Amino acid sequence: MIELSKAEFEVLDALWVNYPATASQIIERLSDEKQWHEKTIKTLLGRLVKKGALSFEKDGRQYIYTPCMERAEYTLKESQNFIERFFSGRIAPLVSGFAKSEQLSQQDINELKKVIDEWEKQQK
Amino acid sequence: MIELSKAEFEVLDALWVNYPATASQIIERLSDEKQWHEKTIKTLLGRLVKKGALSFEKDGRQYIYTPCMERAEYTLKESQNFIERFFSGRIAPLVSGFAKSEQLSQQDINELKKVIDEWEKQQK
DNA sequence: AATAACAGATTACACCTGTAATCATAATTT
DNA sequence: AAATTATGATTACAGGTGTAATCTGTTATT
Repeated sequence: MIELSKAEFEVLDALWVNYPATASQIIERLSDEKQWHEKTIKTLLGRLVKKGALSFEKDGRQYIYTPCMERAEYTLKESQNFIERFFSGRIAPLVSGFAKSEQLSQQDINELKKVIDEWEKQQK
Repeated sequence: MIELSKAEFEVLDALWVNYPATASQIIERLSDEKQWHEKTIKTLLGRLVKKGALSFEKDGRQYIYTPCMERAEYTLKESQNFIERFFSGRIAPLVSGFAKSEQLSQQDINELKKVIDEWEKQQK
């Protein structure tokens, strides 16, 4: 699995919002949430390319970046990894921990039920 | 939140199995799963103390370590953090990602239903 | 044409991490 | 008593990370 740092992920996440995109577009998107210097973001873009998380095409002087994987694919792998490390690979204990500490809202519950329903339909 | 590295967490996890415990007990427990040198584990214990994740009492020449928090407490915080970073704080999308990629077993579903049931009882 | 502005590339640098080795000291063994 | 062993403390060292600054070359402006 490609290992991304927190900061790298946030840059990639800004690209997932809409791609392909240039560095300046990504910098623009991040300017609201982050106090990162433009140079910082460019460094991170370079590292993402080096790690194989992004590819780019040249357009004159600029690069136009595209993610090498989908967000859902990446977050799924991270989730599996996380759940493996902290909960021996089982998902219910994570949800249970949230429930016990009152972190679940009615909306969360409804959404979870829906996921379960769909899973069961899928199994016919 | 106290930030622990992967290796630090694994040492702490070995302590959570049963505590308080000495360094050599922890080393013993980890010897099955990990090929870590004794010195490595002691370094990690030192870092855990420095980060405030462990405390210790002296017993002659040895230290007897105790975690400063419970496992459930730590994993809950890590989970919240994780879900915030990757799923904007909502838990269902994580579970949904698992479902869509066929990562859920009937057992997982049963456990999840149970968690939901209990949550609903709790709300009366 | 000279200069300023902007692109990516390279370099910087302190702190974190993984993974120990060495040091100082006390206890145990010979 | 001397030597070995075991404990924690200190030091090591390369690679990753956050956070840029500087360099180099091109395009746009004056």
